[in-house]
Amino acid sequence: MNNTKYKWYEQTGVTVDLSVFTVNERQLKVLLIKRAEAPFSGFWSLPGGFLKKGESLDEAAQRALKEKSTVSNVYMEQLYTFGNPKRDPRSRVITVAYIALIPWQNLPQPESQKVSDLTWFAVDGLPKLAFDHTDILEYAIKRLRAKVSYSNIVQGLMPKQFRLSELQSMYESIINDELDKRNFRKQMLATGLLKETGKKDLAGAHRPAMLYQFKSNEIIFF
Amino acid sequence: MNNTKYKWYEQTGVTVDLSVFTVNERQLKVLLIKRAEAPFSGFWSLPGGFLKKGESLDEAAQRALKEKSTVSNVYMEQLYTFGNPKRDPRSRVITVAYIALIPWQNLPQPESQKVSDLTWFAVDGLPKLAFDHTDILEYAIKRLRAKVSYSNIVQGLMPKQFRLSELQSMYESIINDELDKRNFRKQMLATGLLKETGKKDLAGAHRPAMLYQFKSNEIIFF
DNA sequence: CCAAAAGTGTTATTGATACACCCATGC
DNA sequence: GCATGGGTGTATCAATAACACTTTTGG
Repeated sequence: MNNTKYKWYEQTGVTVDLSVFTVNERQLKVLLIKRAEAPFSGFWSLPGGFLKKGESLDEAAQRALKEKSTVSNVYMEQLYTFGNPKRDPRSRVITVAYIALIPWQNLPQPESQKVSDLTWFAVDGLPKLAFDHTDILEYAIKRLRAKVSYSNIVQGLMPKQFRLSELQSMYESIINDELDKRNFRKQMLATGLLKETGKKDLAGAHRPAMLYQFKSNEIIFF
Repeated sequence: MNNTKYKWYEQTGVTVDLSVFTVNERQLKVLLIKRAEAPFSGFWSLPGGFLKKGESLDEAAQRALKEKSTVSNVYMEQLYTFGNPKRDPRSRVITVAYIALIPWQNLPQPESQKVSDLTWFAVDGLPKLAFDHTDILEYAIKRLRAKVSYSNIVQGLMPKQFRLSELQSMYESIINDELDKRNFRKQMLATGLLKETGKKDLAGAHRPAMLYQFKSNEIIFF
């Protein structure tokens, strides 16, 4: 018992926690998981898990996402490391927070309304979260919103091919503001990051739109 | 022995490592410490240390700096967390990297040329470093250089009062490029972050310059 | 032929850049 | 009186922001 206690104090647990974002119905949404066990049993929380031996932090983050959500190989970046000594009531655990982005179209349908222990929440209707996850998520949202304006990070949320109006809608959904259509198109095409696919989207009931795609997967800064 | 080995694998060590910057003689310099023990005995490394119980990451970083360098209460921000499983040959250790900024004037003089186990290196003349510290430092320099252009982070490197020409020199030393004097002054004064002290610097052999200071300690983004 | 989204240019404003001379002081 | 760094304004260029109508298709 003494020995256990000794190890308890000396040992620092390391987890990764993910703020997984998608956009659907013009709303920025985040994936939350309902905790079944104490502490914070019944609370919603960010998906995550402990770092395993031989695994890099990025690998741990990718694994944690795969375990929870059937999708993998998504855009991911490290956000910040949270290490308040009281953040986990059980023992000392620091967590390396990540942001992950998933195009809604890549998710297995139906991601329907049926309530389960794993759900997408719109970021402006969040419940109280377990641990310090509210702080982490708030920081993640802030970072995502900021980064949208000086990088092409939205790429992580778009399907392979898309209409320019869909791309604009993506920006608008994230920053929660409207953009001028003509200026938006001018600027986007001026970046040189997009290419026409030659195809047209015949799905709508009206004039078909040209479909575009990104020339490369790279996330770059303006 | 088995028990030790078991703990060895399960346990993840957590350290903080600091890229401590200052500017002197128009050169960006970083504080390095020569390792006395294996591994990497005799190699230069970033100052740092293990996270202690009850201590936040920020506190650990402040403490590590104070232990090594007589200065404390400096500007500091978390940079990134490095967790490659092979980065420490002894055991699993992840490190939370920080950037710290210290005005040269706040350092105990003489920080003279005498070689010791703790020295300031110009960032364009760095030796091979221990562990993955070369990667960490490279990333820190990149971040510092970028951040200079969209924030008032240089504040962390300036003395309380300074001439505008000294401030300009600070920018130039970090980004390694020259700036136009008139545009620089115009822009700096336009930020509204500076105030005249009313004093003049009579130290130089020539026309005395007005001394300025920052209105607040806040680091803000443009 | 009507509804709905696609597509397209110009002007005004703002911010960024380039550039050269006089001033105040110490020696 | 000269050497040294301090201090100042304008003109050009580039980027951003504001703004409305025509086109193409399905039904």
